[in-house]
Amino acid sequence: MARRKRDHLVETALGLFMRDGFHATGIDRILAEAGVAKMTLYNNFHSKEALIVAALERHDAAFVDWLQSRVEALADAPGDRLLALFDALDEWVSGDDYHGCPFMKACGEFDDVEDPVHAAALAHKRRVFIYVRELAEAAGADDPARLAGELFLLIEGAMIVAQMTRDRSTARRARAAAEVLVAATLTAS
Amino acid sequence: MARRKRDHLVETALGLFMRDGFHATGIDRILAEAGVAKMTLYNNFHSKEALIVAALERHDAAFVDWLQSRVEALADAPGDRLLALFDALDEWVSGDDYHGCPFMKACGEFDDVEDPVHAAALAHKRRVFIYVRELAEAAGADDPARLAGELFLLIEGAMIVAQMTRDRSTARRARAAAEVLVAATLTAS
DNA sequence: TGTAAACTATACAGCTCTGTATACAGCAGA
DNA sequence: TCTGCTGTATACAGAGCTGTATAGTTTACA
Repeated sequence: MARRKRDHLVETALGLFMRDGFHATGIDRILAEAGVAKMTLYNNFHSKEALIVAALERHDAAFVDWLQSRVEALADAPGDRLLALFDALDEWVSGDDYHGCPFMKACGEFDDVEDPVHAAALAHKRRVFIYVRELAEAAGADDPARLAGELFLLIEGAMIVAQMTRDRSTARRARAAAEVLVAATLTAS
Repeated sequence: MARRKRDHLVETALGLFMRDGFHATGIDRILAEAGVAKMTLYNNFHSKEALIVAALERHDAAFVDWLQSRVEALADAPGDRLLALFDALDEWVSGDDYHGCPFMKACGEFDDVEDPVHAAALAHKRRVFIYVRELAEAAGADDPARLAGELFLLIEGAMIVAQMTRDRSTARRARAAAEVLVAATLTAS
């Protein structure tokens, strides 16, 4: 099957998109890096935009799986898992190869909410938010959606600040703030 | 003087960069929109990158001035001014013409921290952080840098989430979280 | 071993990009 | 009127871009 080639193409593309941006990365460079012919690309995707969407969708599934498995490995109690979100985040954004969140970058370069690329990225963010809300519900928060919304802002804030500053303490600072928010909600109930 | 033409060019460029992105916006479109000849651009800036940096530097000053004046108009007490930051933020990100924070977008498209564009954007973010820290100091926070760092994460998180989702309640949610963090710090001292 | 599908290589069409070159117009001041 | 400055208009060089066309090669599998 062509699964291998296709997957390799999508993975290579995402790596280059992250480092250099979507518009700044040309098809030819992706093909050269992946060692794939141009016609193979256009036999699998009908445009560069379709390749971008495929890359985002693939990374969506991989990232959510990774996040959930890390959180579950790092903590057992529901309340602790809300904070383990930030430990997992720290592992990611403090890495040497961190180039920011692909989905944020996609929304930045494709501003229109109706754009398929923006929509795919936004769908991913919604999935992450839902996971945070489920953790908040499990932790017995008074208003899980509200707590999740606030923690989500800290998560996204840490991602973008870590990308801009490359400061490795960013996620830990977000965790410290999250501790206050979680404690305030759980003791209030 | 040529000040007028130059300023108009920079303003037009920033507007287009925000809507369509830096790489996706060509010189020719900027010139057409601004009604300026190409040679006028290259007599004032030695490259497109220089124009981008100029646009960011100009917006840096304008934005910080606007933010400070809004915060001072919205609240008097130092503690209230920390929260007024989020009210001002709300005015901005809830507007119809909000297309995200220019400095975030710049860091997204110019990933390398050494890049002049990234550096200019980062310098702006540092200025905003310093202002937040000054407000935290004036409010008598125990650890002003820590509180400012946490509030800064909420501010940046609100900017990026509002851009991705176009949800107009984003900044208010950030404010609610900020209230908890501010209260926790001020009552602890 | 024969056949169909998938992949490669290469050339190219048509467009857009940044940046430069050149010729010209308007205008201020001596 | 001459000079110098600023801006305009236009053409163009050289590169890169997405996407297509065409012909040949490899691979999978019955």
